[in-house]
Amino acid sequence: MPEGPSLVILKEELAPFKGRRITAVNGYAKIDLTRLHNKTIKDIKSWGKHCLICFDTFFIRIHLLLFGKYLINDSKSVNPVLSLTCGKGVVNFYTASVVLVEGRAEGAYDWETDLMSDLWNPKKAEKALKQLPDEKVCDVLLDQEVFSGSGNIIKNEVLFRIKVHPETQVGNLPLKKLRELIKDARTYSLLFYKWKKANVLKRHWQIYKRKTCPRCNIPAEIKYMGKGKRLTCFCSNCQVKY
DNA sequence: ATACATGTTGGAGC
DNA sequence: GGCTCCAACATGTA
Repeated sequence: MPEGPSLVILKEELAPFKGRRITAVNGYAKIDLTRLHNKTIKDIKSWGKHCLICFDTFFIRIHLLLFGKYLINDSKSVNPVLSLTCGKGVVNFYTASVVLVEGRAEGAYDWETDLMSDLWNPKKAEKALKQLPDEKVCDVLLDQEVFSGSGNIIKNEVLFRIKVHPETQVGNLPLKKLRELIKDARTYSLLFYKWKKANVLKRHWQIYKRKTCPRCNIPAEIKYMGKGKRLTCFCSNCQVKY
């Protein structure tokens, strides 16, 4: 569910709530729910993996974490962390992180680092990565300050697509390859969005959770790598360690 | 059916 | 202070 492209889809699905007044608020979120009552939703935004429900003087930041879910005009038996009703419409969030942030979302985020934003700035990513020569590529592809919205699927697929071993240090990548990494993080995020929307994302996974490398036909490697020891799927034959 | 998963945070311990 | 490790969050899936 929760990588950047999925958040853009969520934002689009919530667009009908823009301009509508909240008539009921529920949920176990540890925020002052009374702040939301009778307020008009001014905008729905996304940044990286954050969903932002914007009001005049504050916004609600929803992060779906590892297994967050949401239902629009539908519900299930477990308690929602946050439920917003606008007349006939309702959105229910389950097992998500919900934070109320004072101020406006525009000033709170840098959309140039958001892989899914029209403002995505690859030069900024290149500059940032040049400051991180000792980091592994499998870590920087999860760094939300560099590639906001990139997650474990995007990480694994991009490294496979550009044939780079996940434990390669950023500083060892030739400039051409570094730029290819940045370029493909964007390209694959847009493909992820398109495929997710068409419900065909999984069938396009080439290495993530695959048993064999589709290029070499040898068994794919599965290891827990990087700072967060996250699941890393790769081909030891065609992904080069620089 | 026990463990793991598209993720992040905060605290303990060193 | 900084780094690393770990638990917690709460649920669906294999």
